[in-house]
Amino acid sequence: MSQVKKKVSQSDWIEAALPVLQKEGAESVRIDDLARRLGVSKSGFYWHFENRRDFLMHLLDYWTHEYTEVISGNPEVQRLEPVERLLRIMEMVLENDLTEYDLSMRAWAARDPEVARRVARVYRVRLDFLRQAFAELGFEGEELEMRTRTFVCYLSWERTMFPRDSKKELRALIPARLALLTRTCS
Amino acid sequence: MSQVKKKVSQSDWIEAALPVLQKEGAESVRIDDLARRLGVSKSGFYWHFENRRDFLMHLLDYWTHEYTEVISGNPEVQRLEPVERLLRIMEMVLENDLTEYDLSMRAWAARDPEVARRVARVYRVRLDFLRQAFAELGFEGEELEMRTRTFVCYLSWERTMFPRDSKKELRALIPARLALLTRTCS
DNA sequence: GCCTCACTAGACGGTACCGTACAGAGAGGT
DNA sequence: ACCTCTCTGTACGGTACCGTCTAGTGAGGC
Repeated sequence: MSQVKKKVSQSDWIEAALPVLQKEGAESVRIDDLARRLGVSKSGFYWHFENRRDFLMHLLDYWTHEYTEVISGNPEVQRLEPVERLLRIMEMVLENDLTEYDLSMRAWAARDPEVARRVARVYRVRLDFLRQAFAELGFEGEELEMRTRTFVCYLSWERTMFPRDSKKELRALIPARLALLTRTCS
Repeated sequence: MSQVKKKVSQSDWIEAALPVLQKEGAESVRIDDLARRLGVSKSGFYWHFENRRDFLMHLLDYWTHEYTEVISGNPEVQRLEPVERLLRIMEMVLENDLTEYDLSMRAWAARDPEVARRVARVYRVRLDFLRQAFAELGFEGEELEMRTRTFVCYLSWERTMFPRDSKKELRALIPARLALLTRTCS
């Protein structure tokens, strides 16, 4: 019996909620349920968090930080030449499952205005970061916008749309995709 | 006072639920709530439908039929040359908001295996239909797969990812996108 | 040994929602 | 006039959750 410790910290609650958030979305996160999993009563929850909404906002903060700034705030990535940078981004997103919460976040945003604002901010950062690379390649106007958006749609949703594919299969499509989206031949 | 009629049909319940399903997802569809909107009690609901789940499956059927077969089962579209066909599809999806339920459906599928199976079937039909067009253009192997997937990701998610853009703005990007995805220049 | 700090168990009230029971009511056929 | 078929309101039981309250308890500082 390892019931020596029974203290459950703030981050324990958050870690317990993450898989639920990812698989079933924010409104499936139940306090009683988390308490059951952690093997404690839920009274401690309200010591760490004001209420359920406050807790969910912590989860949103966690996602914002861990799943976007990893790329957009990464100086090593920023230093690369644009084509190399886009390649590196595709690889990082795939290898680190950087889109695994995107569906839940989008769906959550659709029914909560505050979440919508914050999620929109995250995507704006991502989009600006990608647009910058395409701009450096010399694209502008509608061509720039079209390429950036096509890229971000693929990047955000391919893994969600083809969940049965292995990473290996998805990785195989990267070179051709990079070539298609970055080349100019009018 | 237009309380002459008070009979509420099966399709009345479904129509009342559609906007909720679209904006807030399947689990936000509440029977009591629909009854309030329709101005009746919920007892009639259980005359038309076995239970809530049965009702939601009817909504799923409705979506499957109205939002996919419109294109994939349309002989007029099938008859077009591949490039024209892809153009027509992009226009139809945009003009008729054919992706407005996609986010809710995907999110719903993520927490319900039966829904997942049925949604996957829908997307397989869509994907096969699009792959056919790219195959007719002469693409094959990974190039074929990459182009088809890039196209379907854009087609399914651009409207969701850029909800503030007008249709006019989105329409402006279509020609360049078609050119990029269909042209061969190695 | 005592105190505080960081939690914990357990019980409870309130609400939202699902689903059922039952007694109709009104329209259309006969 | 009567019957059936289709739908109605009202009432109620059950469950899942949220959030609150109260009385602790164990670890570490002093």
